[in-house]
Amino acid sequence: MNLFGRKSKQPDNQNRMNEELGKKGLRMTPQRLMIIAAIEKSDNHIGADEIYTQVVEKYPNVNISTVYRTLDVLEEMGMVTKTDLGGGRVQYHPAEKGHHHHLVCRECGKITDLDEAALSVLKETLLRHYNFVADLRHMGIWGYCAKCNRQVVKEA
Amino acid sequence: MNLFGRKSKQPDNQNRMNEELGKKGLRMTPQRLMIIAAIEKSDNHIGADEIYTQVVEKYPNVNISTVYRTLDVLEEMGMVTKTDLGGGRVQYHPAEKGHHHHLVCRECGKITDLDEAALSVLKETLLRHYNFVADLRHMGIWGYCAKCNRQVVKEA
DNA sequence: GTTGTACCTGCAAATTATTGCAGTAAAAAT
DNA sequence: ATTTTTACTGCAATAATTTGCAGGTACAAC
Repeated sequence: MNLFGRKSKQPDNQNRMNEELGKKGLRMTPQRLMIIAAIEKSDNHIGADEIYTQVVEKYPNVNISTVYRTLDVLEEMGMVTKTDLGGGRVQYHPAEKGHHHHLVCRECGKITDLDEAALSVLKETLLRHYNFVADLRHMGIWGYCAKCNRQVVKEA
Repeated sequence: MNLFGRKSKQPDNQNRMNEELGKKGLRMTPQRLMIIAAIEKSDNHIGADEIYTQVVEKYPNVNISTVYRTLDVLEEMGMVTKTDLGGGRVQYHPAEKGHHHHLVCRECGKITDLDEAALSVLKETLLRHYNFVADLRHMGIWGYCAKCNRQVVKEA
């Protein structure tokens, strides 16, 4: 199947994605294309279920397990990040749309956004001391916000 | 039901736990007692399933949902930490047995231990700049170990 | 173009974790 | 002691995610 029509019709993203996949012997498929599109379209975070819902609208045959499998592939490729922000569903985010983090309050669930820079020191340290390339592009850090702040974690 | 026999028979941990529970209007029950014991007994990490298996041996009536609910209570009280170290099951760890962290390699699954101090700077920063009390007692940080290090995360 | 290999997907089943509900029991109030 | 309130648990149902398998398809080698 020709996924892109004539040449030069595909956006840059798909081009790059296509190459990345090729490098690893993986293929671009209609399913993957549509799943990627759904993630890209969401400006912010999106859950597996929402992706599935969107894709199914146009291509009712796709299975939810394909969505999960694709998300795994994309995460392994570094194209999307996967973050637990509470609410029972893991959230996905396009990696090239900026790196940022979230402080999640265990008590009230409030989510505060955090700039990427906050974790760059840690990333540096881990790299220098442990030779470990930490994937700190999109973290959910749990704890207690100013309002709910309790003494539970005082000994940490 | 008398959970402890005569006075002064219970270990300090249970004593403290009992008080902590009381403070919040919660109760110490046989189920909770046994679940706590299972966690304490494990020197390292333990999963919900293992806890359940251990408890069921002596008290076949307990239900796995009670285990999960108890773990939630204990986590909220700050008595245990909950960490995803891969392998499909979340791991629990007694909080008072020392705080530490783990670098988890996405590629080979290798887990490198990390001292608590590595994250204390971050904790300080979050507290000072955001008034957020981050629970950084037992983190699983994902990425690539020296051996598997790839270029995927280079732009992070 | 046939063959071989590796990948991809839908389906169903299995795993892990959570939630609603109803019955029971403990603690507090009367 | 009785009533009232609140908490706890087992059970069953649900939700989120993963895995095994079998059929299908792309791609390279011959």
